[in-house]
Amino acid sequence: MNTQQILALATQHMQALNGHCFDVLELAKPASPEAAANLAKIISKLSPLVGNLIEFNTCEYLNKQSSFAGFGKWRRQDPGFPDTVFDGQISPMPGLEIKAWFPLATEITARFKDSQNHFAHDQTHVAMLAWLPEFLIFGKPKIVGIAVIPGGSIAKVRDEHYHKAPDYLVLEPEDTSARTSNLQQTNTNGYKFQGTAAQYVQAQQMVQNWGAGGTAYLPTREYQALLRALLAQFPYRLDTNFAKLDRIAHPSIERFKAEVYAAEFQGRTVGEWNRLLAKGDDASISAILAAQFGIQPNGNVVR
DNA sequence: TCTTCAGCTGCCGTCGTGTA
DNA sequence: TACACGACGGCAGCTGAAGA
Repeated sequence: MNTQQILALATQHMQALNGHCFDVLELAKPASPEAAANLAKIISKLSPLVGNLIEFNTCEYLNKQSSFAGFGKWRRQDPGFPDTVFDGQISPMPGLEIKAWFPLATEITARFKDSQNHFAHDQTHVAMLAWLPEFLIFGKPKIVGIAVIPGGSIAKVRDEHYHKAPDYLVLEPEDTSARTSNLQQTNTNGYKFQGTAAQYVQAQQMVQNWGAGGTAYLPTREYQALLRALLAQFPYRLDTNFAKLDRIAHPSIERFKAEVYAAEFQGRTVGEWNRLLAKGDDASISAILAAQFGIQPNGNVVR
């Protein structure tokens, strides 16, 4: 098997996880409608924890698949990129970057900031796993949607979406190979122009001097040097929302979002639950949750 | 030698505001 | 009213320097 075949096989196994409950933790059923409304407001705080648990369990799940036997093993690396790599004789080493998405949160908050330069051999794919508690606000984490997308494609779309010199610059990590591992940079960053109108005109002139096609993003050393000259000469601010998967307008991610929001879950679509929990008042949220899940007032829980 | 702390990088989340 | 964007907060992991 080669890298692409391993990734194709992993993608196939990952798709089979749809509807699967991970037996990693279980949220207790709230004891009252009020508690249910309160829980609904803070349940997204669990997302980072569950996301990590899902990452561990996905690695275990893949290693249980006999089709990989004899070729290597999936290994989790945290910290490190990607989250999960296929350790064996296959070169380049296949990898999966796993991004958990809790679709009741305000947006897909996972970022994807890795440089296009990391995907020269198309050896790393991004696996997005949407999860919800099996009874919306309690129960075990349940996978409600999966998308596996080549990482290089996401990085390219991201850079083309954001990079609009001189207004917005995407910068590759600097050469930090001489530093210790904790101080090495691997991520791209986005910078937004903060200068005056007159400075903007000057910056535009600089970009025009780069010649035809000078605004098209390139991760090369030469082009990055031009961008750093702009950054040194004019005021820019670091964009801390850069590369949020929700915002990069990748067609496959947008399709995945639409599918998850349209999916039926506990009597409504996921999108309807999202809107209800985000916009509804406490009284209506608690009443709806109580009716849907048989939660009685005064702590009397119907089981 | 061990412990503590600062510095840096990376990750994930909500909320407020402006706009179509 | 929905959506996009910007601002901001919190936390973890790692390394190296400084001090006990």
